[in-house]
Amino acid sequence: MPRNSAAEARKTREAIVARATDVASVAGLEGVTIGRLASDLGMSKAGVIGQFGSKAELQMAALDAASQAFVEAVWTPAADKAPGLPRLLAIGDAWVDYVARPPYEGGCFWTAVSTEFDTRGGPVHEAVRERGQQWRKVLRREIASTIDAGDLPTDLDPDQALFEFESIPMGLNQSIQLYGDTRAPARARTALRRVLGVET
Amino acid sequence: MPRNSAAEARKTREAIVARATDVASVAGLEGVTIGRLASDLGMSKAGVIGQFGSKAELQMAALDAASQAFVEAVWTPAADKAPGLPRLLAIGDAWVDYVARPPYEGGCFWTAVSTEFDTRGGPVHEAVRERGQQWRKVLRREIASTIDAGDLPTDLDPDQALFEFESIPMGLNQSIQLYGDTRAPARARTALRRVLGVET
DNA sequence: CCTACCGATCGGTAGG
DNA sequence: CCTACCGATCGGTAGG
Repeated sequence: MPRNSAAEARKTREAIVARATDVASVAGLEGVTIGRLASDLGMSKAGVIGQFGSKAELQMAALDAASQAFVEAVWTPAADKAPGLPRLLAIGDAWVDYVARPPYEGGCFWTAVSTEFDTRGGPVHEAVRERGQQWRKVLRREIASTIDAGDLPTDLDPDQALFEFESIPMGLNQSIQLYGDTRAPARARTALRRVLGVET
Repeated sequence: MPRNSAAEARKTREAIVARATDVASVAGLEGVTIGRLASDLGMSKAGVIGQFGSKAELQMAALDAASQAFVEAVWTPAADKAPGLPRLLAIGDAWVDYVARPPYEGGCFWTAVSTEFDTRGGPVHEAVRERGQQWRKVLRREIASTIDAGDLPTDLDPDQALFEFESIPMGLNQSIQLYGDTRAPARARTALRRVLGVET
């Protein structure tokens, strides 16, 4: 039984998850080890794992937290905009900002984790896949309603645009993290507009 | 001293490296463990690590092998083509084929390893970065000479085109490996042509 | 949330 | 390229 109150336990849990997302952005979700979190946080291993039960549950909690932070940073600000091109570009630009100035040590959490788990089985793989597909559906809907609004070329294929749109933040993350290319964010913004067939 | 001849030692080394690249495509280069390779290959751990000296050297050897295989699959066939658009499109299409039907269990080795090591220090990070930059230079040169040949719109910015061109195989790998999207290769081919401003 | 502990596996080495 | 071994760390548990 914990000696701390429920409120203190929740704060501890949040600190563990915050550290886990940071470590995962650098070393991947498999690189998040209970011993390392314990050492980083000045806790015992039993204290770290106690609230989660298993490493897989801790990984899921980190994935949940990072997904929520992503949506808040990229989708929530755009939700205020009018549906159509203004909202779609707001999403794209916020996404570029998020990848260019990520809240984690190792850059975009999602890029790190989605490539890490793309070909592995198990519950974390399924969770990553589901989160990604949810986001894809959101983007697909925004692109389709932008076409409906008459804001995009009528011959634009929404699935083709979605494929290209999604690829850009991945290329951006590599340009920044691997090559340190400071001009990449501007190129990504230009690329998003080219994909949509709108003027820069 | 090994009991085997030099030729046998070389064959053993090749088998170790081949298994290592396969494992790395799924579990990353850190997921390549000496014990697992030994078990997969029916060898002792000392036998696996003996020819390399350290895990980092084994990782480097796997990286070298995968880089060589990539160049042979993507660049070598295109080298026969005329410089300009035919060669550039041959590179792009071979790249799409390579990502769509990769010779490794876990899909594109490069995508897995470059995101794994993008924000870590150390010799493997440096090697990944150098290999990537070499390939970028090759692509940059092909794009520039295609513009010089008059095969592309004169207002095309080669660095912008390079950024977009490179992003596509990354998006393709995710669409295939994470989402199992069988229409993604065709979309990637279309995207490469759109990036270059040529008709489909 | 701690101490103390478990079996398994990690990278690597000595010696043949 | 093998056996036998090293200290360190892994995820996790018992008991408080």
